[in-house]
Amino acid sequence: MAVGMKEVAAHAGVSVATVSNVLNHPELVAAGTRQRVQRSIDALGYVRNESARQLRAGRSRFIGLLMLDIGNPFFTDVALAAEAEAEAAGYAVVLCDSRHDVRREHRYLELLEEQRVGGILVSPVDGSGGLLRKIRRRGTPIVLVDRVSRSLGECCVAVDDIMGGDLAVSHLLARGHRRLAFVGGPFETRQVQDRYDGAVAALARAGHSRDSLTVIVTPLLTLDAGGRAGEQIAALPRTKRPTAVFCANDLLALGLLQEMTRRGIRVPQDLAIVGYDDIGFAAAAAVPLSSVRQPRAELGSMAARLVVEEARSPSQHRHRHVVFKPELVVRASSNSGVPC
Amino acid sequence: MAVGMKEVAAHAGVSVATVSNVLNHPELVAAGTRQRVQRSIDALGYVRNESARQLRAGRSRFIGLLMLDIGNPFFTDVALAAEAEAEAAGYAVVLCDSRHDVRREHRYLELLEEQRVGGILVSPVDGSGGLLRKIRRRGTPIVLVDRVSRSLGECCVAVDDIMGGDLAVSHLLARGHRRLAFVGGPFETRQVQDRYDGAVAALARAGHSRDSLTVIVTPLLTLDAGGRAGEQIAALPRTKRPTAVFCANDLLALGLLQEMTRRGIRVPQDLAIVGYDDIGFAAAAAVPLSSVRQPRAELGSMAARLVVEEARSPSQHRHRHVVFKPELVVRASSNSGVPC
DNA sequence: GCAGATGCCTGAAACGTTTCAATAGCTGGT
DNA sequence: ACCAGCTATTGAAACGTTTCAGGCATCTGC
Repeated sequence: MAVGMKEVAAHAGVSVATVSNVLNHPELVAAGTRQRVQRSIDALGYVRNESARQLRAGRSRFIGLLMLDIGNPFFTDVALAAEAEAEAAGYAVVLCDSRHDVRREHRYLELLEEQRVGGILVSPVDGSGGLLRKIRRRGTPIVLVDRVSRSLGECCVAVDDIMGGDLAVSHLLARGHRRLAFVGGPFETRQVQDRYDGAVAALARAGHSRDSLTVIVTPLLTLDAGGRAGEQIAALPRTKRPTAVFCANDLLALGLLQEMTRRGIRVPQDLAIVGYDDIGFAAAAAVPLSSVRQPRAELGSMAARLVVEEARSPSQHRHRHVVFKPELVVRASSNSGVPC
Repeated sequence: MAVGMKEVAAHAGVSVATVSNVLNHPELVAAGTRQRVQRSIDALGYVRNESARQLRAGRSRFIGLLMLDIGNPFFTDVALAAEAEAEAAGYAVVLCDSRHDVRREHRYLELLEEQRVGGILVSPVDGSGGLLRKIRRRGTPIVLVDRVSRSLGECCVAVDDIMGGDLAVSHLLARGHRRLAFVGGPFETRQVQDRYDGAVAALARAGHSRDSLTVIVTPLLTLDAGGRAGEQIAALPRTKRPTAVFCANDLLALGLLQEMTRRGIRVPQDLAIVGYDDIGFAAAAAVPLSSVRQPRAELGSMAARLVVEEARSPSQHRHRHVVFKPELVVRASSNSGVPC
């Protein structure tokens, strides 16, 4: 049933070494022999056994890509860009979804290490440093995605989320808003905390007290959670209600936007909204959503480039910390002044 | 550097066979020995080499999942459900994106076969039957996703898209609409063609001529393409303009919805819209989108279940064709009668 | 005291490659 | 004749597991 090089070699009347050479170093084989072997390969339907190659080589031609939530278009886009970059370098990508769960993350990390992948790109769940360090030390290159590492023990690729939060809130303040809200959570997630910190920094710099920022904590960064946050905001008495909301990501913002529309609260006239990530759906919303754009594609491809570089020449590789700057994209959802 | 079983065995003073048994059949090893070996494993930081295991076993513990477009939430959801199901069966998933490109699809199929994956779940690009059949015959189980196979040579899991198209248009007709449009493309994509056929069938059954359906062909099934289709519709003279549109998927519908909103054409009063897939963003749109729901999660998990079943016992496996029924979800975007 | 059973452990083969040193057959220069 | 330097090919070892047929003690029942 299973045809291996042995069968091909017998069929073509050569040794297995020659078959191997035809596949990997054709220039070493005489043209006639090469053709004969090739014909045997086709005739028998021979397919390489990559497990055996990997065993010999010591490493697989896979890159592990372990993301927090592939359902979120932000991560999907990062993954697609990383995949394109890795493919160009001859690597395939194993895509894993930790779903913000440390246990799932650990299982996948073990799986990837056992597979002897060439490297791992990971947007880590908080507090999973230990295992990552171990894997690193045992020789598998690791690049942190969307998270800066304290030490210089590994590469990381991230976006300055503090700056992003600052941009969003500065914009709202400039538009004259004084009663603001921050919607996001859980705060254990580093991205959420940073975006909040940036918001507070902007407030402080403009000389406003922290009281002017209502914080609405969500359990997740999803459409649903955004809708529920909307209910809370709508429930506030008119005079207490914020005139502008900064959401920790676009899913929240879109959920919030819908809830407001449903209740007849006009965006941006009654409530301005700024999201984060600038996913494709943000621009395509009925009221196009202002958002802090992260360079998703650059994030993914840079991460892949770094891990491939380290996988190829571990010795001469210097770790790098790449931090991209976010960029505010103003659209209709925040493009108005304060309601009278 | 690399610690294998040999090193562990030496360190613990046992044979490699015993180390292997500790890992795979601990009940065969005396408690004392077991602990000693375990300690050596921890001390040396031994990590299994899955390539070697696979070589021995002949198959990997991976399932290949090759989708048309992971950027589309429909496929993301299918993939996530498949992954959950596969994981429960002890398989990990390699996620690949063919991007509707036959060449990419072929490269990935070869890659997966060379890896000796346990099975492949594929939503095929049209006209790629040959390679799939070859792979099947060489012994890798294949399940077609979102596509029915003519023969009974393999399992497939799909949704009745003709019925889906029928549901959508019947609903619009029942609401009194007489000038309809179908937005979608390319028609080479089987899903698009089927949904269109369903639409036409509904029209015919209700005794309306095919002329009452304007067809707007899009190059892709994306948000952008939906927006451009919207421009075309808006450009039609009022008396020719359809009062209701059925889009071949939700991305088109959402793009269209935005373009209409931007132009002040009210949905559903001036134009009713029905999408297809019922992705999460459909319900969360500013005007919640009516849509034909496909059981995405069931699709994914059923596909995974079938492939795992065949991988586990190829001999006693009977191929199955599972076709789910779609379901119309009526929301605000089509919940009104004809404009006067 | 002995046959058989039981429990624990091991040596060696096998999985399908790649690679390296070795070989064999040339050509052409001396 | 012989050597040097090619080109084309090959045998065998190695990669790290799993598995299977024993082997050697120690026990059980007689």
